[in-house]
Amino acid sequence: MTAVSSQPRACSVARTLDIVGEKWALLAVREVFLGNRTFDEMVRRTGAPRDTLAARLRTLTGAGILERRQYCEHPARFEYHLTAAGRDLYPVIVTLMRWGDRYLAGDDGPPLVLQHRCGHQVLAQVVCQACGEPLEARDTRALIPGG
Amino acid sequence: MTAVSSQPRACSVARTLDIVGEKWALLAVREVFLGNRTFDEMVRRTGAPRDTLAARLRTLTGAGILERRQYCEHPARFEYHLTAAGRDLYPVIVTLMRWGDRYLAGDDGPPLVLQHRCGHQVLAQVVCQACGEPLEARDTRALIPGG
DNA sequence: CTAGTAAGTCCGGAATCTGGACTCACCATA
DNA sequence: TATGGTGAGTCCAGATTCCGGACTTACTAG
Repeated sequence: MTAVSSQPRACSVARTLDIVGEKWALLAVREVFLGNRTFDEMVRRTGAPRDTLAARLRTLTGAGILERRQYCEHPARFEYHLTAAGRDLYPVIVTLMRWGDRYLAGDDGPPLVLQHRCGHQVLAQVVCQACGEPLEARDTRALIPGG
Repeated sequence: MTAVSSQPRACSVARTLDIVGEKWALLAVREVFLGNRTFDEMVRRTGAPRDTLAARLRTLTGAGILERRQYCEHPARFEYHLTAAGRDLYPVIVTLMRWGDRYLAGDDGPPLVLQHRCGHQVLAQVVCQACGEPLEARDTRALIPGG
């Protein structure tokens, strides 16, 4: 069988977006990063329809990104916490944020600034872990393992 | 006026996702990064419905992320190219890819590997541009400018 | 003359998203 | 004791999007 080559590409970007690319999903995760862990708080901060947010939180907990913890029995109250996998989404969120800061911020500048413990404003930079150089598309080449 | 605080958060992540967070948008951008610039090629590689892809390409060119260039007059043929803003989405794509490689790759490992010109496999790492330390959520603090 | 490619558009049905109302359980306050 | 508020959802009907597939137009290759 010669390769069909017309199959959609198997790709980690696509797989990741299947989980995290639905509307409101990453904004829910953003809120948890910012410390807003309860359902109602997330509704307020994101503006997502309650229905949709509930569905996203189910997907995200199902995918092992968030964990739903009960912190009060009567009445039942829950908090969402990041798992290790969820914390590893931080790079995705800060790179999205940086792009928006650069290309979509108005005259007022970015609406939210992160401060690093080093004292400076966080400017997320993506580097090659091996050599430490900033990553740019033109410096990379795609290989298909076993292809 | 005491803050209403119930407005959805003004946020660069949200703004960016408004453009780039629709289904198939980032996969179209991924294909352009991989050198597949024509409409039909993108349809084949992403698996997106032609209709939807056409809409996304309009959004992306409208947002200044892609540029539509005619490379043949008769018959009319077009290629999509990244603008500077589009190239700056590379960090978003490689961080998504890295997350997927880590959490969603099967036994076969990642379906696509990027090689850096330094010779190593690209492992995207996000660092604080100021101090060079790898970025983690717990090392950062959110501030609302003028808030 | 038939096939194939490129770049879409058009269509009707399916799936999702949306805002708003509603529920249930509890607490506070007057 | 009635009123209102919070938290965590669910339910619904209507609007919007998404989907696959067929179709179009303009050309080239055999």
